[in-house]
Amino acid sequence: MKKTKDENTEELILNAAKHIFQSKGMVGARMQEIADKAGINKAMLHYYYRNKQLLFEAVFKNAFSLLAPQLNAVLNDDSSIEDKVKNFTLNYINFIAKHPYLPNFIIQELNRNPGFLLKMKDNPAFPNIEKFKKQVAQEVENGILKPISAEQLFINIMALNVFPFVAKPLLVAFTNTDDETYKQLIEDRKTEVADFIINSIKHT
Amino acid sequence: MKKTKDENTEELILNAAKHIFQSKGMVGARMQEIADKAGINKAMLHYYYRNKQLLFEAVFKNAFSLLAPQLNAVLNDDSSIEDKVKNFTLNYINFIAKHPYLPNFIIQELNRNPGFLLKMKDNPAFPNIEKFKKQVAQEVENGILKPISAEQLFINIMALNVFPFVAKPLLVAFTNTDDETYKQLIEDRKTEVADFIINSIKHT
DNA sequence: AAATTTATTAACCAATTGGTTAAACCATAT
DNA sequence: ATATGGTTTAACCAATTGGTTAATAAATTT
Repeated sequence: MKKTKDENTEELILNAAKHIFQSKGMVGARMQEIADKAGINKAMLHYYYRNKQLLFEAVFKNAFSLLAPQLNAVLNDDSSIEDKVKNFTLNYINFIAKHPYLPNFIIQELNRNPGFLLKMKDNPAFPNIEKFKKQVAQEVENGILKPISAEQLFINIMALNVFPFVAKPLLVAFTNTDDETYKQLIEDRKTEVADFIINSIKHT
Repeated sequence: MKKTKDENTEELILNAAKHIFQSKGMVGARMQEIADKAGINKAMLHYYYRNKQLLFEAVFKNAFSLLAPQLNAVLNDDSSIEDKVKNFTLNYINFIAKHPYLPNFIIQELNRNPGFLLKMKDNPAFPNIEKFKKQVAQEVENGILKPISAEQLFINIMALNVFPFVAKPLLVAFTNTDDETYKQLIEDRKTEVADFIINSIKHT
C-alpha cells in the first residue's frame, strides 16, 4: 500500500506545501506551484488533501506543533524563571535559524483568521500560562523578582525573542545593517536578551 | 477640475483601498471590493491609479508616512534616552489604537517583498539610527546607561512596543484573556514597558 | 451655446485558478 | 493471467480576477 521509499507522495505534498504556504501565505500560494514543487500532478493534491483549505490546515497544524514545545519550555518547565529566560532565549534563536519562515507564517495567518486558534486550543500541548502565573507570583512573593504580572513578563519575553525575526526587513533598514551584520546582531541576542530581561526583573 | 466636496473620487478610492489592503493584504485584496467600498465603478480605480500594484504602493507609502514620524521620535529627538523611551512607549500605544492594522500591514508586506523599502530609503524622513547611536554611546560613556549597543536597544524598544499588536491573536490565546482584558493589559504597558526598559539599562 | 476636456459607467475579455472527471497505470491477491 | 483496489495523469470546467474599451455624462473652455 505505502511506498517504502524515502518519501511517499503524501509527505512529498506536505513538504512542498509547507515551503510554498510559508513563503507566500494561504492566499498567495498556488496549488499548481505546490504540485510542481512536489513533482507531481495537481490532481494528487486533491486526492490526498481534498482541497486547498485542508492542505493549508495540515501545514499550519504541523508548523504550530513545532512552535508549541518551545513556548511550553517557558511556561511549564520546572526550573527558575531566570533559568528559563536564559534557556528559552538561547534555544529559540537556534530554533528559528532552522525554521526562519515559521513565526511570520503563524502570525500572519492568525491575523487573517483568528478563529483558527480555536481548532488548536483543545490540544493538551497548547501553551497555557496558568502554571507560569503561579511561579511568577511565587518568585515575586519570595523576593526573587520585582513585582510584575506573569502576562506582561511573558509578552516581554516573546516580544524580545520573536520580533527581531518578524520585523527583520524593517529592522535591517532602520539600523543600516546588511544581512550578515544583522545575523551577528541576532547571534549576540542569545545572551543579551536574557540579560536585558533578568536585569529588569530580578530583585537586587 | 477638482470637486470641492468632502472627498473627491481619488481620496475616496485611496481610503477604501487603505481599508481593504490593510485587512486583506496585497494578494488577498480584490479590486472589485475596493470599488464597492468606495461606492464607484471598478474602472475608476484604473483611471486614477492605473493598476493594482500602483494603488497598493500609494496605500503603502501613505501608511509608512504615518509610522515614520513615530520612530523618528525615538531616533532623532533631542531629549534623553530615558525620556524618549517613556514618551515613545506612551505615544506609540495611543497611535496604534487609532491605526490598529498598521504595524501588521507593513511587516507583512515587507516580508512578502523586502525590495519595497528601497523605494522609501531615499526619503529624508526615512528613520535612521545614526544620531541615536551617538546619543547612546554618549550616555553610556557618561555613566548614565549601562553598556548596550544602540541597535540592540532600538530593537528592544520596537519589540516591546510593537509585538503585542502584531501577535495579538497568539498572545490572547496563550494568556487566556478575552479582548477586553487584553486591551487593559496593553493599556498598562503604556508605563510598564518604559519602566521595564529603563530598569534594565539605567546605571544605578 | 458649442466645443473640448475630464470623469464615469456598463459591458466585455483574456488569463488564472481551484477543483473535477474519466481513463490509464500499477502493485498485489486470487 | 487476471481481477481488484489504490494511485496517477491529462484534459477539462466554471468561476474569479485584473484590466480594457467604447460610449455617455458632466464640467470647463472657447
